[in-house]
Amino acid sequence: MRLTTKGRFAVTAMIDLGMRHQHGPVTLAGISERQRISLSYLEQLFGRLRRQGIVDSVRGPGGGYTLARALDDISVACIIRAVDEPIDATKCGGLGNCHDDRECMTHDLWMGLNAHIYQYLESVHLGELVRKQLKKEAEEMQDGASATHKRGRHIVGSAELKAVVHG
Amino acid sequence: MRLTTKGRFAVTAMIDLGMRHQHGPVTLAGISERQRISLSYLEQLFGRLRRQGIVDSVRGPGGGYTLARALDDISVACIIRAVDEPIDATKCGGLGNCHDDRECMTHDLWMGLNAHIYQYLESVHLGELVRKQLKKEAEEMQDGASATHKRGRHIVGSAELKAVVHG
DNA sequence: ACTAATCCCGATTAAAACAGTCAACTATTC
DNA sequence: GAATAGTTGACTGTTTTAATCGGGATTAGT
Repeated sequence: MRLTTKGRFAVTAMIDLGMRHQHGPVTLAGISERQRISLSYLEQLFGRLRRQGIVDSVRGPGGGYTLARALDDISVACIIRAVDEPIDATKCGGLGNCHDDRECMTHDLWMGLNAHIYQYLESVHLGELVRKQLKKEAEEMQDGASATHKRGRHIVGSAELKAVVHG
Repeated sequence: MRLTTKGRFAVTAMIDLGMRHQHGPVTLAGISERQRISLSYLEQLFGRLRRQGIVDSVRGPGGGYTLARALDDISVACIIRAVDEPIDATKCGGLGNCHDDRECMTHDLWMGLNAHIYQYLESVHLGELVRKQLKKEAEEMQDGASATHKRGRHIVGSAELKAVVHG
């Protein structure tokens, strides 16, 4: 298992998709704009997601991507697994280029650790993430007046943070 | 949080160190040979580990590295954190280059996930790994005759596995 | 039939990270 | 003072990331 920003992009994009898939296919162009991820990069990622049977595609105008399975049937682990290379994880790929017992010993340990992380990510499903996010957005709606107002507040907040960090 | 082979190397090396630190300083040359990790790469990794206060160094003949803290006071997370770059994790580094609320939303989610993984790695301590490994080695000692014998068996096992995988 | 929207695919690239190397240096022990 | 071992910084080759480009193929709407 490997955890990089690549996987994060994929999960982010999938959350975006999960949040609107009920209104029909979601275009990569839309995700790209909302999440600020390069369209072509998304194409690469979704190519893999599609081949792994996580999303379905609809071509032509009005097309886009839809979820191939239920929201709660898609784990974070399977998203990451789909976009990251064939999880080699060990140096010798289980084939035993290990020079002797020593090496095998240590990566056994490591793989145990890996399995645990993996298991956790397997237990987190897209549905939870999407629901959490929708709830959060709803709260923000009630909370502070118009969208313009919210954005204004947000920028001020960032500026303050910057000031603190940079001295 | 990022999980790569770099972190694995560091954890592996630390287990090796943990297994022999009671007999005095352990040299990188020794770790390098036993774990088949390039000496110079280890130098880089241990430079960081030392600066993070995870290991201490002893110079001169008979020198090497020792643990700066107790075995059970060193978590896997802190090892990985030490060798991996300043865990930026988010695109905007918390400083809010985020273009608007949307982006911040998604990486909040991701960071929650991250925190969880992190928390798990924080809960696994070097002590457990070292003890587990020592126990395993002891079992192997009893189990199968001489070291040469064991090595022989291991190689045969690898050959069989290869045969299965390749055809 | 035409056009525009959309997915699909491969080649290419720039920059970063990974993994390793090298050389010169300092501190310590014998 | 010679040998051992850590310390440091610069450097290199490869892989991965992230993005770009240029073209397809498919389909809805007109």
